[in-house]
Amino acid sequence: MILDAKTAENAPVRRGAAARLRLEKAALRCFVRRGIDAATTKEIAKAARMAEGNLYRHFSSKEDLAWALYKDRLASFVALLEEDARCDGGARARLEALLGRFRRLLEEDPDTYAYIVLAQHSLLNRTPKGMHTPTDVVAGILAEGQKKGEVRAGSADLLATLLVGMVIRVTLLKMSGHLEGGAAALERELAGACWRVVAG
Amino acid sequence: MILDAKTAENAPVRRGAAARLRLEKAALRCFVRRGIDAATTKEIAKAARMAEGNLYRHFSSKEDLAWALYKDRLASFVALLEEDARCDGGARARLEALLGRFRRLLEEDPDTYAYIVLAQHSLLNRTPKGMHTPTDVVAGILAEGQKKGEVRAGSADLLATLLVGMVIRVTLLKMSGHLEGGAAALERELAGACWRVVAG
Amino acid sequence: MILDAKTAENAPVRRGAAARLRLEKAALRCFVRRGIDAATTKEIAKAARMAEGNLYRHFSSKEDLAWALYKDRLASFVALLEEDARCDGGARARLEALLGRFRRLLEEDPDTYAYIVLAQHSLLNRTPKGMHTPTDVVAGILAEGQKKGEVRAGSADLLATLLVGMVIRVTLLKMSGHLEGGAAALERELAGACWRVVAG
Amino acid sequence: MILDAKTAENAPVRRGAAARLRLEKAALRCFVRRGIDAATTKEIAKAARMAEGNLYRHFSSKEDLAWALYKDRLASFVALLEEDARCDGGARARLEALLGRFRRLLEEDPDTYAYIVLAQHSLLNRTPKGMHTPTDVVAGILAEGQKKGEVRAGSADLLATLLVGMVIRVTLLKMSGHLEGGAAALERELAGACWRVVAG
DNA sequence: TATGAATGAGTGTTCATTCAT
DNA sequence: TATGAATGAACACTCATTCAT
Repeated sequence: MILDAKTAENAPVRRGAAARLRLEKAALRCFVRRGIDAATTKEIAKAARMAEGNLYRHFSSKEDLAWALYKDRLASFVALLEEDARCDGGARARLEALLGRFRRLLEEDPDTYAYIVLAQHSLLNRTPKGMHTPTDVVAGILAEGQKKGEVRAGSADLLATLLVGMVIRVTLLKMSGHLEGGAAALERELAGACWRVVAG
Repeated sequence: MILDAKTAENAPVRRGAAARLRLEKAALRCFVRRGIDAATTKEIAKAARMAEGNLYRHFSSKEDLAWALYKDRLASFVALLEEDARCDGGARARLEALLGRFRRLLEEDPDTYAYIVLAQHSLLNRTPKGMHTPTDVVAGILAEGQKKGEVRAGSADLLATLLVGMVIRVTLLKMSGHLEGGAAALERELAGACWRVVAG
Repeated sequence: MILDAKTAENAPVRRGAAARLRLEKAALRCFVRRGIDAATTKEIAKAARMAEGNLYRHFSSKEDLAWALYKDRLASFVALLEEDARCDGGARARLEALLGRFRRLLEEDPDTYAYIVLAQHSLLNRTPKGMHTPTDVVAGILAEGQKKGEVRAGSADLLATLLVGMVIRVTLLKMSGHLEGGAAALERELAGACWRVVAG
Repeated sequence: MILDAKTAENAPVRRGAAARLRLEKAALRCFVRRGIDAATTKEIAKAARMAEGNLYRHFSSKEDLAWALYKDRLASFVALLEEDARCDGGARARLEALLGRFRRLLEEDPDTYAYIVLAQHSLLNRTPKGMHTPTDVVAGILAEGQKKGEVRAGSADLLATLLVGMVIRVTLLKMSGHLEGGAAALERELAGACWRVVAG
């Protein structure tokens, strides 16, 4: 599991930590499958094999749980993207590295992927400011590419938004079965399209 | 109001139709501002200046209301897009006509625009099949363009998805204030990017 | 029922008003018998023969219900006391009129009596300020009596507190069965004791 | 601390006894400040600097804790009152000694004072029988005074109730800040009023 | 002995829906 | 047709109590 940052640390915390991990995975799953509002604490607790009340030992409210899940997983993912963004090669290679990271998350932890993308509509709109997003990482790569003349001029933020829009839309439809084609083929197509949009 | 398809037809229905119109607008507004789940029938009825129970004379349930709103407005919008898609000129001109239509809806009826886009996450995933979507219209234009050699080869559905992804993402962030730039400038940028992605 | 001020006014309000009256009586009964905290909304609703949710059509919360009950009933009782306090005769006669009013409430509406007295410990301590209390009425009589030389000098508030303390304690123990003696005899003893405390 | 009767007796019990003492003081404080029902075992345990579960090594339930606190502290206080009641002098002197004891408890251990008085409404009504109360001590003094002709005839229980009613009411309002005047002045007034009520 | 994670019944409250008027 | 009082199942959350460590 890529984004389960908190590994067990020491014995006395162990029991609680394991329960928290179960809880986070169960909540993530419920939120993605039923929507944050529609998922009930009862369902989540049952899926995590714990009593309902115990949920509140780990998170102060359902909203807190939903937000913490979003914030932590997004931050972990963005951290990975930033690492990728520092790879050798030009802007094109870096963008492709990012795309690879998106695909890997989608394959290895689809719940986290879907949650990060979907939660934006109910959470991001109400609470962000100053949080690092995947779009920021893309924009950073593009801005650097513009200096070297690899990337066409224009607002790096807007270009990044265009790329992220394509990526999100394609992966979302892929997940819901509305789009045919293998993951590798889609990734190749996405890479090509992204470069067409931003090539200098 | 562009997408209020059902105008009053004859006298005896008139009053009920007016009430239904008020109800639809109020519900749309509430759903967009608060989310479908969070919006209550009480709020909606109050905004529509009618008693709560009266809502059920027009729709059999809140879910039915949400779905009918989505289906009708999406169908009306798609009908307009299809009209635009039959305009003279090549694929590029047609795509730009579609983009203009998107922008016009966004400006003239932002609630409807937002609802169509946002409702997908809670409604489309659970209920589509055989409905005509904006992506279908775009794909149609692209397929025809491919025949004429204006548009590059590849899955027209995938290409259309890429374009729609860019449009939705940009307009969504524009609506929530996360993206700077005037509407006209954004439309120009979008048009350029779209064409770069699909140009033959 | 002495303190049910709100009588039915007009037809359209009738149904709701009757339900509200049932609710108030049931809540009063539950609060007195079980204590405000221990009484559950479920119990109250059942005793009022209505669904639990309907309670919130009349009061915004259980706390609001408890407070409204206290405030309204206390105000109604104080209004009666103030009327009594304007009777002819000297301070002694007026104090005896008040005592009679206490006894009448205790006999005719013991729930209201007990609630007014008991709620002070959980409600009065947290919310009063500027509310008229029985003690104020007594103090008013004493202050006037002091001007005429019927009542001994000293803080009228303190003297009133002493009298009210005796009355409350005696009636409380009487209600719980810890004190023997008929109501009439107790009233006579109380009247005598009160006068001895304040006589000039 | 006047009423902490149980001092540590021997070494092996010592540590547990200290914890129990902390627990009792913390519980008393919480019960008085928040009310018995509203105070949570979590709060109490935290205030006593012990784990929540450990509370159950000392008391079998929260109710048991509340009751034990009431019973023990009341008994200790009554024992002191009985000692005072055996002092030399007539009924008046003895009553004044009792009043002094009330005042001393109020000043030196206001939590205990408030708890004894307040707990009656939630505990005494449900559980007394055969417990010695302050009223009993007062009644004893009055009965003896009646034999000597110092105290007027009548039910000693009723007279004692009247006195206790005055004392409780005055001190309660004093504690909640609803009554002005210094403690010494109030005690003098109380003493005067008590004697007026019972003087032969 | 002491801890605090875990439990689960129960709380006050909400809300989509029904129905008498 | 329209109203809004009434319903009751469900909800998020609390908390006294238990128990493995």
